[in-house]
Amino acid sequence: MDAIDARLLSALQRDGRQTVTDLAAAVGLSPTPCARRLARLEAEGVIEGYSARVDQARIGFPVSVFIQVELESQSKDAIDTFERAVRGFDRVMECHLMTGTRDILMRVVAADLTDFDRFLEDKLMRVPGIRSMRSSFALRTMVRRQVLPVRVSA
Amino acid sequence: MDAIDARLLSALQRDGRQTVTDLAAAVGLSPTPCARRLARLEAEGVIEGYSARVDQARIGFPVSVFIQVELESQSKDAIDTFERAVRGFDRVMECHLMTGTRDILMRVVAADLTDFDRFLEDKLMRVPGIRSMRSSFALRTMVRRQVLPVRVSA
DNA sequence: TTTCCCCCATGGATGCCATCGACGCACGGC
DNA sequence: GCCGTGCGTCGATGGCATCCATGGGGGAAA
Repeated sequence: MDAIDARLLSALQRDGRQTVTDLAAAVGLSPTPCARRLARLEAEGVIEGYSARVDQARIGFPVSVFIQVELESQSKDAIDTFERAVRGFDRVMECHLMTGTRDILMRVVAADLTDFDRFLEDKLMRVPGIRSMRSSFALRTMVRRQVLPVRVSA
Repeated sequence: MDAIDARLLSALQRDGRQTVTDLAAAVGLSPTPCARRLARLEAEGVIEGYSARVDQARIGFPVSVFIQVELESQSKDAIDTFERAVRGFDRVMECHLMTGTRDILMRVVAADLTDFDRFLEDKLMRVPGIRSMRSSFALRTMVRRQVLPVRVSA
């Protein structure tokens, strides 16, 4: 993981469909060693994959809601049960186990308030072991960054 | 935006580097109309771009922190000032203006607690207009979904 | 029902590009 | 001074995107 790898990863986060030829020019290598590095980063799992970025609002989900969930118990069982349930909800885009008393933070997408309410009542509130919940709506997204800063560790 | 577009978007969110040939097979079209649809979705902005997914931990940022920030004023000026500052911080991966009294929620990445503390002291706490802040650490990410559910609107 | 239009499938030509193998070279460690 | 590592270059090959043209089918409107 050197400076060239860092440039490679930055370039690929900005545009994941660049050809090896273009990438090579962007990072200052010739195509062959650039392809070698790329293959290595993929094989090592540093690059997990490639995705299209889709405009959430344009496909019917203009609303992002953050939900803080407190479980009745912090036991492994309780957390596992919750985790399994949440994996089955395709609107849950991310879900984190957090420090502090409010144990869980997740982001779900919704079409509108009614749609979100339906999700809450039909899905989330039926998961056992929830002590309390609190929802906040994202009115506007100020920043959404695709490119992680890359630290050069070697 | 029909069922074929929906399948196309799902497939591309799972793997953004699929060839048009493979995509066509996946959605049940021949390559030519598949490429046409793809070009249309890109031109219309439904597809915003393509990214490599990089393992955050492997490039030196194993820690995600969610910070709730309350501003002293909710005026447009205050928010603009904050937004401009935050755009300049490359560790801020997302930042949302929220409903409720805690106005802002953001996710920042960090190498470790010391590194995060440095970010707080040197960067975030120097932004004017902040009334209060509260940080929570993500101990573990239970779910991170790449693929938005796609609603068929026509 | 008929007509029209939109969208599809097919096929061919072209040119770019990824991939692989091989070879030589420079740099740094031992 | 030797050796390993990583880069550059070259050439060959195959796959694929991209464009073109043509033909067919099904749904909507007249």
